[in-house]
Amino acid sequence: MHDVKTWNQKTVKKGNKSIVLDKIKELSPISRASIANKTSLNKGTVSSLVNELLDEDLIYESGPGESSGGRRPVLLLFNETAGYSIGIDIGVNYLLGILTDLKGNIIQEQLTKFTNLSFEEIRKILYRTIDTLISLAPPSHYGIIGIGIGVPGIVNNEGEIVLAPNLNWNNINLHEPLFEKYGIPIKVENEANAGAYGEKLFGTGIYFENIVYVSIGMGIGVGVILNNELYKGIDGFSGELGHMTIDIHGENCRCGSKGCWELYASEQALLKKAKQLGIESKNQADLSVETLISLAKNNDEKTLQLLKEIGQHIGIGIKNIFNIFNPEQIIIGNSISTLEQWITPAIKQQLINQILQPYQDELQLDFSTLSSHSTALGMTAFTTEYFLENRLQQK
Amino acid sequence: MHDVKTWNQKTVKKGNKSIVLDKIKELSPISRASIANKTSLNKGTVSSLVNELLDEDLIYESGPGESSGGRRPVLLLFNETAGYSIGIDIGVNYLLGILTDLKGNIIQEQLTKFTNLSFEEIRKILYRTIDTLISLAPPSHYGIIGIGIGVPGIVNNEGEIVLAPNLNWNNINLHEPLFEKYGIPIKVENEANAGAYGEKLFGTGIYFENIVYVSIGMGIGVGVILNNELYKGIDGFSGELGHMTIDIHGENCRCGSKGCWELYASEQALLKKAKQLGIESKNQADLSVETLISLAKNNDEKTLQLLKEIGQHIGIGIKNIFNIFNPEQIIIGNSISTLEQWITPAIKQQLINQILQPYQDELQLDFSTLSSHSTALGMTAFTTEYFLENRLQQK
DNA sequence: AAGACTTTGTCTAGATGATAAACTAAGTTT
DNA sequence: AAACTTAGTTTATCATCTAGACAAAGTCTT
Repeated sequence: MHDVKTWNQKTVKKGNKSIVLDKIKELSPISRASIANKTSLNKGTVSSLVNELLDEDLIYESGPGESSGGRRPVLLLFNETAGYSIGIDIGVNYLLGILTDLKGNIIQEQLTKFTNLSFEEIRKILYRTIDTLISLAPPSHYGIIGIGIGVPGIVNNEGEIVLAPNLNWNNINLHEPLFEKYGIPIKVENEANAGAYGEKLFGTGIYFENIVYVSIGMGIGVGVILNNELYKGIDGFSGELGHMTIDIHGENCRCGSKGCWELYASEQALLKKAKQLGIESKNQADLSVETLISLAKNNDEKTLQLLKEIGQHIGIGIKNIFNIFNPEQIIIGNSISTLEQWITPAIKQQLINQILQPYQDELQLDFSTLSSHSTALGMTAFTTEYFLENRLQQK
Repeated sequence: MHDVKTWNQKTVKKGNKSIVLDKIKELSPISRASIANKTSLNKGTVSSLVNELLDEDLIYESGPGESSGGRRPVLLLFNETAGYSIGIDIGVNYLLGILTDLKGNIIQEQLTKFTNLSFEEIRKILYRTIDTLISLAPPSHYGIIGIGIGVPGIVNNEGEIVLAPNLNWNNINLHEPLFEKYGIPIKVENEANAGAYGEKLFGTGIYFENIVYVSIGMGIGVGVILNNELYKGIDGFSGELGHMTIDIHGENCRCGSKGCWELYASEQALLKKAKQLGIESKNQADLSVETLISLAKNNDEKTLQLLKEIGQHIGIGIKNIFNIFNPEQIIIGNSISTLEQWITPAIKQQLINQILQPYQDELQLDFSTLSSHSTALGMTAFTTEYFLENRLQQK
């Protein structure tokens, strides 16, 4: 019988202030009068809220704009340099850290590649990356407003990493030590959830409200945005769509089930199958996605056939996702998206005639446009949003 | 660039009034003081809101309660007879209509069974049922406050039935003619969505906030409740989880795809397979679920084996749903639930060892407890909720 | 049985914040 | 230059919540 959130004047003010700030972010440069117009808030209300936002340094006034037959408007802009946010993307063989302003512009970037490191070693890289980014941040009113970390695994609602199989991590709490060390808000989230949010805010998902982001890397993770908000299951599940059965008579998966999607449509599946087919890299190096790209560019028959097959398997899962969530848009991201041009035809072929007629045209299928930054950008967005929400609440 | 909803005093009042009413519904009989306590609203605020609710006849005062060392409290109760709601469940071979009070108690019930009727004929039954229920409703302050209709098909957000394959309906608008005839709010919704809502409010889903309701009848439909709210895709999809591929090499489905879940785990699949196995009804009648039940009760080997197989196939889909939505609870409803005792072991067997270890214990799997009333009850709940929301908004 | 608590519910004054309308500022049009 | 327009501020009013006083109606202690 938890307490319900009641409503009072503070709620109202916070809500309206947030609306005003959002409009400035969305339509800047914009005048007070124009905000009042577009939000249906009273001119006086807008004026007083704007003045508070000015005091808090979250927005600033630029020179006067063009007159439209009367007094010239004072233009308002979002002060994206009032603070900076750090976003980290921990992958299986890399750690990417970025520093962004409040608008999500990337100011600094630190990429470390590695293979087969222990948690302790990755932790050191993480701390080093954060320290470097902090030292590189320009001076600002609010400083570093938070650190967000995306990981390929299951993160519960308390921010604990319950399970990250591809990293061999179990029950790891990054939140606590980081908060103790840096004393600013820390947010840990599943990589696909963050990627979905990144694409929604800064990438190809910008015009859609219901998006499923399919992160296909070593494994398959899925981030779901419903009504502009990230949906997380009761335990913060997300990732486990990779373990959807698509072949009841298929091979065994380490999850205990049979015929999981991940076994047919991930980077892991791609590389395994390539080896089986005898596709080899020219030099001695391990077979990699990059090798396959160069082979595909040379029209290597075996490779093209393999990519077509992988595309078909991806397509089956995409079709399932469409039938399950009926989203406006499905975005394919993570490492597989570099293969876009070779797998797209096969994916589309799977979708044609497999989706109920009335909806064939409505599905928007896109590939990530943020290249490898979706997750890190999503994480900075989480912390930035948290910061702004809390700022507005305070007096 | 649609207008954003702004906040003002009316929002606040409506929100708080709704909180007060909800608490009365939840904990009645309850005193004003106790509401103030449990909601953290001020005593005075509660008093004035309660007085408005009394004026509107939505609640009433009963005699004084027990003293706990001071003045005796005046107990408040929700006035469930202030109005009545009509809920209709249109199935492939039946039409069920119920009349409930505002609390969801069933007052009257009208069931019509049929086979193979045209839209026009079903429409007549629908109108007749509604007219009968209206005439049977007791006199009340607000009268009939709305009509809700659940159908096995895709309903878009405007309430149009885009496609109901098992009924052979296409682009049918029930909303308009009904609203013209009766002049009260009409709500048309997918059968599984309504069922999910019904179970959430009145059935086995009462203690959970994230529920997936799987309606297995002639086809398979799914209703999803996330954070206590019904989630509908952009087009109001819901139902189409039945067309999730679970066997990429499986048989063709009329949806154009292969190996759809529905082909392995629905009532249709059950009856088809039974015929193939030579299971026959004793008398001349068509083979039906009832026949299979009586055979199973007599421990007919073939039948038991068949039910086990169907259970396994249901289990696969359930596992997928768990991995996709990570709900607190999965409820199996509609006609298949009558087979509960024979299919449950096979379903559970599929789930064991197929769900990632940390979450095995957390899944709550239940069968519908409202028997065949989930959908109709969900529909009355939709209209009741709509009515109350609108009442509170008004002065 | 009387006086001292306790609990319920109402009432009043004060605070907050939205709105409408008046007002000031600073432009354009005729 | 006068009339009109648009932008932004100020003021009076209104709605609503809150704290706290107060009245009503009970119980508990001596």
